[in-house]
Amino acid sequence: MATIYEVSRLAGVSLATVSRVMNDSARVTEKTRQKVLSAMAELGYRPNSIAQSLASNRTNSVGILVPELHGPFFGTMLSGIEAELRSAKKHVIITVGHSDEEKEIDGIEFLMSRNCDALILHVDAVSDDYLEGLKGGRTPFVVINRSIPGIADNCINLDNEYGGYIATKALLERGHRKLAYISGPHWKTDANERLAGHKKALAEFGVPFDEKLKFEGDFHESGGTSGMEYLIRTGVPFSAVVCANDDMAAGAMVVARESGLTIPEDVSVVGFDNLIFSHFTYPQLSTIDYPINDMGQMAARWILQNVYERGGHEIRNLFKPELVDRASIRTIAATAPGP
Amino acid sequence: MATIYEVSRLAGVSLATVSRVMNDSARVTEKTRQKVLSAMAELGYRPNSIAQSLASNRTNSVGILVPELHGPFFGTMLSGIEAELRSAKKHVIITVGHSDEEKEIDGIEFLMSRNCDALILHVDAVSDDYLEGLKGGRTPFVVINRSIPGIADNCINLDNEYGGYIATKALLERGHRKLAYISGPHWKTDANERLAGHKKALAEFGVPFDEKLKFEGDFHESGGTSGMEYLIRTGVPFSAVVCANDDMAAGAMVVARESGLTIPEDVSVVGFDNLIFSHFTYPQLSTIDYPINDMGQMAARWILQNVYERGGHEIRNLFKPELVDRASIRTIAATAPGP
DNA sequence: TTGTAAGCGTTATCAC
DNA sequence: GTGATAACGCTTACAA
Repeated sequence: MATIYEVSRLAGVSLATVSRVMNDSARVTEKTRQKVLSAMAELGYRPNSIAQSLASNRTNSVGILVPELHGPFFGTMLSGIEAELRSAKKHVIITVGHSDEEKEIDGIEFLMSRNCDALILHVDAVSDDYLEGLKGGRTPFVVINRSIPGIADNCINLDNEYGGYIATKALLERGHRKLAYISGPHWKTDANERLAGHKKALAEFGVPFDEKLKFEGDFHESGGTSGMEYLIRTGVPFSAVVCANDDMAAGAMVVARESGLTIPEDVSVVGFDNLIFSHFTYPQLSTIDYPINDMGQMAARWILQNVYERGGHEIRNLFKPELVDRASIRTIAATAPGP
Repeated sequence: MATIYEVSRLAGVSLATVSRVMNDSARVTEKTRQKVLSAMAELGYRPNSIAQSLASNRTNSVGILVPELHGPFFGTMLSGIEAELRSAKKHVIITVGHSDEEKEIDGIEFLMSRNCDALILHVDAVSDDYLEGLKGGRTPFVVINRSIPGIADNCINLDNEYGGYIATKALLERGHRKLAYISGPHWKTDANERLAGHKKALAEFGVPFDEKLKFEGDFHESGGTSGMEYLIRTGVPFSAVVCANDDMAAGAMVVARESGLTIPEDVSVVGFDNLIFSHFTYPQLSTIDYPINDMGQMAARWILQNVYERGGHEIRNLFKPELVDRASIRTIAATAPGP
């Protein structure tokens, strides 16, 4: 590999000048500029990014921490991030935290030890305090999917409560009055926010919240299957179930069907996330769209702006989800509410 | 940040000795070793990985190129890779190629300009020749999902033909004789291999291949919907359709149902990939399992072994897929073959 | 076993 | 505008 030194010799200029034309960091005569450029071309010169990093204290890399990689959700998020960053010649380093506090911290430290210029964190186990403390460090970061009071500017979040609210409201407006709820784990903020939205909609329609119709799932398919089994076994009647995410909705649908219930005639279902597969279910799932690609893109823009000084974009910290109404909600005649 | 120099001063030893205890690169007295260690601890010393890279000519990073990020398939692959590499303290840089030759090459060059120690490539647009040429370069790499004669050792592949074969055979053995086939794009090797397997099974059962019952899809949902629409419109009778991947199978199922066909009574369906959502369809999709997580892991091991000299694992270049039989295949009584 | 010193390939601060 | 030259923080012969 040719080095900057060889280029400078061939072009008959100094190292400094070569560096200048590479980085447009100072004025250079068009003539010497051309000399340098053609010397580079002749040698097939490629700057060594490691040496650049060492000298400039910039790695042009941003570290990403996600809970997992195998579902469609985080892939979509990464997609939004990568596209935005790549076009700015930055690259993306990926690590997974498995929703485990120790692993998340380990991942963050790993990324920092790699000298990432910035971090994008989708963490759920680590505490707000830890994250607020991180802000004091030398590595800038943005948190996706959480709103932390002390560092609100660093957070890109979805209005989960609103999502839970419109999911439930969609059912209420179609005449449902006996609503079950399969929640995410209560130690996760977003799970609680969605549940809060559910309760809010219920209250607005004067429908009491029945603790017996609530099941705490795990945000995975298994949470949905367990949840539906629980609801059926319990015997408290319900005409609809809102699931705190699509994975659980899918699991719940399978169990409902196996139990002889047809959807949406016997039980309506609404999910949350609008995962790529949610229109492959039968019936196609009505759900809340989570614009995770856009949010990933926004996180990337935050970094481009705040870390690499590439401005021009407006940063939005809170995204509003929307109802995607497909075929899993039945309308109950207003005159005959609930089964 | 403390540097190695400060550590050496505090410990009262030379730079070289500090470096030695960091890397276990040579014998050091237990006593001086402890001095160094406690000096490190006292200063909260963290080695600068960039400086290490520059000096050692190793970045401890491996570049990954995938066609896309938003589905579940590549996420699962990344999951296998990341887990394996991370435990060896290597990190993963991700880029996407969009199945476009120019973008794929651009991605590869981008990763190489980042001085990755090795590459894992899931490319479909780039030619075999290009890849064979790459082998001459200074960056080792492994190709997933292709078997290239000149560089067979660098390839981790699935036996696609066998997969196509067992998919079709499963139908044949259950009495189906009129089989439709929704293929992947013919410019993709794996698509053709799967189709070849299909034809092989057909031949084995003495069933002629009917070109009119074949549709060339795009490996996406839309390919499945177009394919099923085509098959229905054409009017050539068929009792089953094998789809070259699950996305298309899902699309085909939706269209079939909308057209009043029930699955598997009117038409049996088999997919390929065993994506995470394939048991969320209704009926649950029978499909061919693609062990992409394992293959990703194997690619990572290849690199650990061939690039980082961390041996111990046996490298397998060819994986055999298996049938996952769920509920989308109907058995036709032997005495009354085909509708 | 430990130390010395020469790189690694850039960027950046000065002078000129 | 251009050129010396000192960092950047580490690894690694080679000596001792």
